[in-house]
Amino acid sequence: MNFNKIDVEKMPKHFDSAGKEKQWAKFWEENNIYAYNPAYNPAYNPDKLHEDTFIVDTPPPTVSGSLHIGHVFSYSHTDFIARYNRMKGKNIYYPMGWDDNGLPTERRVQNYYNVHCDKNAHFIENFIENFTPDKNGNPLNICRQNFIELCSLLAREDEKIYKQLWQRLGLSIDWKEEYSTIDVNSRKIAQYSFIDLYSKGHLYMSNAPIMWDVDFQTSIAQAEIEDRMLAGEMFRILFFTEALNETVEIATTRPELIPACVGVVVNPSDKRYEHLRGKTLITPLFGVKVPVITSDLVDVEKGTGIVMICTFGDVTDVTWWRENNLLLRQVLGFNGRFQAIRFGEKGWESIDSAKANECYSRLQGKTIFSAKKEMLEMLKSDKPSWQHLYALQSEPAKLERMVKYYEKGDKPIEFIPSRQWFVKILDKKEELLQKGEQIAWEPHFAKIRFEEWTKNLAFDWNISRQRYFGVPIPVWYPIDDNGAILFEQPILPAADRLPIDPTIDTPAGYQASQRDKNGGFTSEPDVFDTWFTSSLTPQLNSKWIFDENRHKKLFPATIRPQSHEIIRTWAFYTIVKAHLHENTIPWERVLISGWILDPDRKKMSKSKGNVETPEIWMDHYTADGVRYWAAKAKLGVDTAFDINVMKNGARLVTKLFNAAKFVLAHEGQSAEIVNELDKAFIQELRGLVLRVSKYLDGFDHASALQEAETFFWNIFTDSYIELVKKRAAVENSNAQQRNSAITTLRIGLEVILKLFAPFLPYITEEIWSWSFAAEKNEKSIHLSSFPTVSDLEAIKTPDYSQSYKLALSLLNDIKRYKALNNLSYSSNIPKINLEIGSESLQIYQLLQDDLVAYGRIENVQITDSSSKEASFV
RNA sequence: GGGAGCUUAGCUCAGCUGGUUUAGAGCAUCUGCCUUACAAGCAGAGGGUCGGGGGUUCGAACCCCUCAGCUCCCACCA
Repeated sequence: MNFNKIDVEKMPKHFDSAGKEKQWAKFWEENNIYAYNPAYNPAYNPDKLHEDTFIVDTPPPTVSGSLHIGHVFSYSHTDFIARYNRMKGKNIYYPMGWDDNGLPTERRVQNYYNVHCDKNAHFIENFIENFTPDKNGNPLNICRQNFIELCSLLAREDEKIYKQLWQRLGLSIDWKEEYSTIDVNSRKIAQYSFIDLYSKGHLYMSNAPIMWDVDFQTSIAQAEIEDRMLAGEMFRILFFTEALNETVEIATTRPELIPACVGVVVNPSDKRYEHLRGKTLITPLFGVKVPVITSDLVDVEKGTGIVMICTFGDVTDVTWWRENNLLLRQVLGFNGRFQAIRFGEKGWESIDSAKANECYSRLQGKTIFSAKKEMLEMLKSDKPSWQHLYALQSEPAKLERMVKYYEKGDKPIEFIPSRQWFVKILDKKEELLQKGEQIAWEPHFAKIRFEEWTKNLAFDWNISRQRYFGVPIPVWYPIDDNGAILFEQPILPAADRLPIDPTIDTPAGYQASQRDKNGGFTSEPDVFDTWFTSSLTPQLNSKWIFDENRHKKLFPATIRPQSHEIIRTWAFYTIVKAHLHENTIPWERVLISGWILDPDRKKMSKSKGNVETPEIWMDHYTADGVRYWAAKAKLGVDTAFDINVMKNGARLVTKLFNAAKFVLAHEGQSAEIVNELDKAFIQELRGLVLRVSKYLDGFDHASALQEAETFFWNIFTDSYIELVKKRAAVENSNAQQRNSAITTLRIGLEVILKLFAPFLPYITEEIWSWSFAAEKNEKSIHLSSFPTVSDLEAIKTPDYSQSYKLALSLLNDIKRYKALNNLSYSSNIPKINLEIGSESLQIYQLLQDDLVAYGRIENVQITDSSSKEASFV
């Protein structure tokens, strides 16, 4: 066979990365290069899952503005794995989802369009069509439904931009398998998940103190909490004994909650307060009698060793309140302001109601911040007639303390009793840990994180959110004839009605007119926590009960790539769901990418303002160059952002471009490989293929790339090509030797291209198209098969490793000789001595022509050396 | 307080279950070479007592102990 020769004269001097990236991205999409084929395996056997299918549970990025270089980093890692397995002949299921429901989108919509969601606003028909945002005036009040329309609109726009970036980066996603976490299928599946969990007894509704964000006015799950260090003050407040003649000093950081005080607690071993146990104390200003209880949770060293229990100051308050059946005195409203209450009424008894109400009136309607100021003022300078001392007499002590925040919020979370749906998980720690055992975690420490989180779970999973842009909880409640809502008798829809919106749809057996009427029904107003939906991504892909055949093929998934900070959320909840629904694992393997750190070794994130825009780096260093940078980092390892690595990637792209031009410009014929050096090179190539495959099979893309790169640079371009240059030249009249070299060069290039293809999809596709595409009858390198050693089986024996070693060593001698003598490489060496043992001499003679031609050596003086090493001196 | 990861050349990192490493790569530095694939290149050179200190071993960057520093997760709100 004659090789197709490329015409170098007609080729551009440099690789036009920007133009070629566009061209090939379009080519891949138009030719369905990355499409999942559901009918791929005719002999499909559900009992032998994943024999030829490789299912990626792609992370759906939050659609709320822009992607940063950290996304590029981790999504590239997934793509290397997908591309490698595609070339290994696997049927790749590699979708892309968009996580568009939830708070980030809501907040962005509010700012972007200057609107505000108001439950009382009326619905506007054809709202979007006629809507022009007024960005300067007061926010426009719109109803939930119109608000959701805007959320979807903006999300779609953001998704387009994200998709462009992913395509430019060359992610081999099947864009026919695109979903969003708010689309019809996702709503169906999330709601079915609820129904299934309910029927299996894993759900309960509870009116209990939950973590609440007063700004967003929604409940928050444990996983969404983060701790922040806050400067605070510790006040010492006087409580009074029942006889009103003695005082007890109680330390608190939250004096504004004194009206919510329901008890006082001391450590049972604390001698100082022995006399108070079982007695009653009276709160300052409000004159409320509260019991003194004991608990081991009290630290005798902290504060005064005596703690006031409020409903609710913190999570231990909740514990004490629950364990001791204390009263509920809720002063804080859902909006974070002090709500209306009356002292003297049931549950609010006071020894001086009039004064208590006078004091409280100064707090009512205030936020926590201003109520605290007001309260301190009163404690210092006001006192009821029964108080013989002001309750606050000392200056506060400054302290730094950790306070719980909603991770997206600006004010500390509060504990407020509210009706919420929960998934029971606290009783399933053991089972969940066992599921963790069945999953392969890469790197291994990710599993330890999962286990630590699971062991330390403190709350069941609160899945209710009091928000708008989310999947509605598919529940109605009957209203009895007296107007009471029967929360304990929820009405759930049948699976075939899904998705529903209970605020619009009517439950079976009712008329729409019965909504919110006595004897009728009312709807659950809340939506799901976004994790409730995103914990179902494997099922969103497989369609679950809505397409059972597909579900059998696509569930569980093969890999779940993600980053480590969401092990406790996304990974954890996904494991919870698969366990509770089908008693299985959601995927075989979790792959964790590290973080990108800025040069100060802080995590790069938008809020810290140190994020680099990915497009800029692709403009500068090509998409392949950016991917190269990502590929240099092992899974799980945090990496500093370093443009020098991208620069190096771009350098590799250029080198490939030039080396390929050189190799493919040689005219010649496919021929038997007869030359010793060529055979030795092929054997080296075999070793390379083995090593790269081994690393990629073990999800170590960094080492795989390193191997390929070192080989390409050191063995291929700087050694083999240099040595055979003369022999492969058209001037060489020995056709057998020339064709042997040209054939070997082509094999080398083809194998190397394929090894690089998962990492550098653009440059490898470009080179592939020059002549291999036609020769091999495969239009895309990404559809070609990954090299195996058996492809190179012909050159297996005898062992040529000594030959290549000798060639390399002598080549380096020549280079060093010229470098040390400041000789130009085009200069001739009139005479050189070769010291060589008799064993090597035979091999040398087979290599001599190439070596002598490379070094332009006119005369070699051979000296017998007793040492085994051979060298030019 | 509990858990995890990290500390190797000026910088970014390899070195995985101790012995082809008298410690490697790329970048950066210095020196030489326009060699018709590539100066967006090639070659050569310098540079590290592997965070400190102990120990185990014939042998330790690697295993154990200890100290120090950095990062993250969880707990700690009186």
